[in-house]
Parts: sequence; C-alpha cells; structure tokens
Amino acid sequence: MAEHERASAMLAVSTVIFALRSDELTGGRAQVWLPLVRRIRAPFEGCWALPGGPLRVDEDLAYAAARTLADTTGLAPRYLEQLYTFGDAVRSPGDERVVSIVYWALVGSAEAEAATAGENVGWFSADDLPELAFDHKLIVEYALWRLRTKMEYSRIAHAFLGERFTLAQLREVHEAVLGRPLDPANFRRTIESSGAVVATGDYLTGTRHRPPRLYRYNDSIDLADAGPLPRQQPPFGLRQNRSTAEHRPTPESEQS
Amino acid sequence: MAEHERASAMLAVSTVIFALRSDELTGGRAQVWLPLVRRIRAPFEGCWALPGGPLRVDEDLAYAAARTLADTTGLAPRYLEQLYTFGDAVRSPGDERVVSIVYWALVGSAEAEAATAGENVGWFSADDLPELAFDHKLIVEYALWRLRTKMEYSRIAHAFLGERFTLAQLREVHEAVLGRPLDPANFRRTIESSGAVVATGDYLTGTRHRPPRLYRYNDSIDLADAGPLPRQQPPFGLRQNRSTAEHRPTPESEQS
DNA sequence: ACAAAAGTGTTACTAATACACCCATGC
DNA sequence: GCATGGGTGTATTAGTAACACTTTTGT
Repeated sequence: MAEHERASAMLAVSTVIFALRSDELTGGRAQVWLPLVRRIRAPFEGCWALPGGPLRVDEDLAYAAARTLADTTGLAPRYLEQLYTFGDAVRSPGDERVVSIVYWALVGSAEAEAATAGENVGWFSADDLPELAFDHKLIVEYALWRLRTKMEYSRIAHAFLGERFTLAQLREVHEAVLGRPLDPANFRRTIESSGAVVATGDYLTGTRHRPPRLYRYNDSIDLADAGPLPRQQPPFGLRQNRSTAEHRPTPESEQS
Repeated sequence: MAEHERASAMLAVSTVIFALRSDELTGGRAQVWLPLVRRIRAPFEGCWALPGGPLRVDEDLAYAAARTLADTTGLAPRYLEQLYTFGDAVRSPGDERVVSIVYWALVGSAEAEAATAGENVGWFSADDLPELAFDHKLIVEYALWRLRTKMEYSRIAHAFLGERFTLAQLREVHEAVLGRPLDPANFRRTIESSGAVVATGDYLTGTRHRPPRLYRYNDSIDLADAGPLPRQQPPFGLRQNRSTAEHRPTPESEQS
C-alpha cells in the first residue's frame, strides 16, 4: 500500500517446541518437555525464553519457525502450526515494540532424546517451568492448552512416534499429553474405529508378554484439520534429522 | 533485541466483520453478511477487499482491528477474536511484503441494519462473494469456518442479538450461521440445559401466536473460550454504537 | 374454530465409559 | 505355572436426533 512507510513494530517469530521424554527422571512415565534458550542480553538477561528471532525478508513465517527450531534443537518438526500473534504495544517494558508470531511444533521422541542440547539451551518439563522472560509463560500455557485440546479431536499424537508403533505406545503419548490414564480397551476401539491407524501385520517381540501388533498411520487421513487453510507441510528442506532411526533403539526387535 | 534493525515486512491488521441480515432480498431468512471495501489503488484496483490498514505505533492489535471496523461500519464489535496471521513472502505479486494480522468480529444485527454503508463500502452475503483481492477469499472462508465451528461449542450467537430475545430468535441465528434448520424442541433443551440463558419472566407479545418467553444471557458464563489467553474485551472506547436500542425496533412490544 | 408457533414428552439411536475376562508370550 | 500386558466382550450411561403431541395466543 505505502511506498516506504516506516514499519510500526519489529517482527519476530518464536516457536514452542514440544517433545516427549521418558527419562529415569520422570519415573519411566512419559512427559511433555520443551527446549528453552537462555537470554544473553537485556531485558530479562539470564532468563529462559522461547527460541525465536527476527523474521528475515523473503522468508515465510512457517519457515522462520522451523529454522528457529532447527537452530535450537538440530531437528526438523514433525508437526508445525501457527499459535497466535502477540503484539500488544507494551509487552516489553520500555523496549522497542515487538510483534511476535508464535508457532508450536512437535518433534519425534526418538530424535529429541538424541538431540544436542547446545550452548544456552535447556530442556524443561512442561509441568515444571522456570521463570520465563516477557509473556512467554502465558504463551507456553496457551500452546499446552492447544496441544491438549487438539489431541482429543485430532490425530497429532503420532508426530511423537516413529513410523511403526504399538497402540500402547500411542496411548502412552495421549496419556502423557493429557496427564491422565486412559482405558486401554476403550482407547483401542476409539482409535481403530477412527480409521487413523492401520495394522501392519507385524508384531513387536522381545517384550515379556504377548507380542503387540505394530500399526502405522493412515496417510489418507489428515493429521489435523486446519479448516480451509492450505495444508502447510512443515518445511523439511532446511535440515534433515540427525537420527534416521524411526523408533527407539532398544533391545526390542520386530518380526512378522 | 536489535537497536534499529530494518523491519522485514509491513505490518497490517484486517478484520472480517460478520453481521446477520434478514432483508426482503434474503427471502425473510436471516443470512450472514459482511462488509467489504473497494480498493482505490493498485494492485487489485477496483476489487473488493477486507477492511484493514497499517498497524499504528502504540496501538494494540485488537484495537487496530476495532478501529478498522469502526471506520468501515461505524459500529463497535460485540465480539472480536484474532483469526490468523498471513505472512507468506509472496502474497502480493511483485509488491512489498505485507504481513497481515487478521481478526474476525461480530456486530449486532440491529445496529448493522441501521449502519451506514459509506463510500466504497459494500455489504455482501457470505455465500455469494465477489472477486476478492489478494488471498482475501481464503481468509473469509477460514473466518466462516471458525464462526461455524465455534458456534457449535461456544456461546457467541448472542453477539448478534439484543439484550433480551426469544429462543426462536436465538435459533434463527444458529440456523443462519450453520446454514441448516434445527429442531426447535431439541434446540430449546440443549440451550436451556447448558445454562447459557435465563428466562426473564417476561413474554413477547404482538405476534399472532402464543407469546414466547424472553430470555437474556447468563453473564456468569463466558462467551467463548479463547484458551488461557487473558479475556480481551473488545475495545469499546473508540466509538459508541449509533443505535442504543438493544433489540430490533419492530412493532412488537414487551410486557410481563 | 382455526392457524401458527411455543413448549413438552417419548422413543430410538449413537458414543463414551467401566470393567470382566480371555489370549499369548517370557520367565 | 505365573505374571504381564495385549486384546475382546458386554452392560450401563449420557447425549443426540426424530417426531408426536399439547398449549396459548391472534384472527
């Protein structure tokens, strides 16, 4: 519209990155974790904050979010969706005005556990966050709400898993995100009747009980309904996953 | 973060404004209508487009959306919510990059029908839109999807109505938005059991049938859940409604 | 009395839940 | 055999949809 009108605010893109961890720390139970970066400049110097940075010219918003994610974790997102744009005039006290377009992303558990926790990057449990800079605490809570809400009516859980998985693993993802146990029998029926997964015919052996079926996702069904918005595939182009292993490197083995 | 880094894109705020109309044109049936403005500059000169404009410094995003709404219709929003931020690098062919933060809003039917349709402003049925500039067609469809989706699990319908209303009027709103008839009996039960409305004890007379109860909304229940985001009241400060009458000025009258 | 919409009652169907119970493997 | 989780069956419940029916006004 205008020829060279001065911009009214700085434009930044931040990303809330979710992964699942089942460390010894978490007592074997899977939990939602997320990476934060330590600020090395004022304001909020030394505080933890969401990964992000200024939007570059000629860079799509989703691409900027994925780049941020890659810089922080060395990973590519399995799922990426815009969350909200925060742009109140007085977000940062006394500082230049910044409008933040925030995305949220899911990364695979296998990759996440092998991911580098580079300099000034720390992983935290979503239930036990440190003090966060700016309004990032609110943003993370909103992202968590969206994750939990969307998990109930959508099919984003598989973003945490490998190509093949058991229903118990899928259920574990749901339980970790929702924070409550689910009935295995009803969960099975719900998932199977939704058509979201198909049995591969193979079984996972090496457990000390009956071998569970291995499933894979039904590609013909969309991950999540974003309404009439064009399906934005996460921009995988910029960096490939470090670990190409699609599922946990455990002593477990597969056979038909 | 940066001292005086050049901004990477222009920042604009647009608003999709919804109102309900039951003209002679629509055959007595209420329909969703929205105002558009005709572009007077290239690109897309002469085309219809969403109301909007550049974000001003020291102006909150929601305030900018409400200001846009007031400039276009002379009204204040009854409901206002952020929709999405469109910022692909190549939205406008050959032009300067523009990142659009889009809001969607509801205005009361009574006010909307009395609203000024100022110069270069036109109202259109949501089901019969003209050619739109940029990617605004997609944006409107997304906003419509959100309106319809949210109507089913939230309580935004009353934004179209006055302070007091009959259940038939409320049902008419739902039917207009969803585009399909609803069973009056079941609708009544659903709404009443949700606790969203309370009977005033008064009845609407002047109809040629049994006088229906007048209800009002239960203020103790939130309009719509916007997640853990702080409830953003629509910024009413900038301009007041023209018509202070809260419901349609028809020959109908109220009495207890 | 009749039309028309308000409002009530009833039934059928579907989806969610709780939980009992059998199955197949490792030890 | 026994423990363990995989997997199946089933009864109960809650919510939704369809529709018959009664009520109260204006004409």
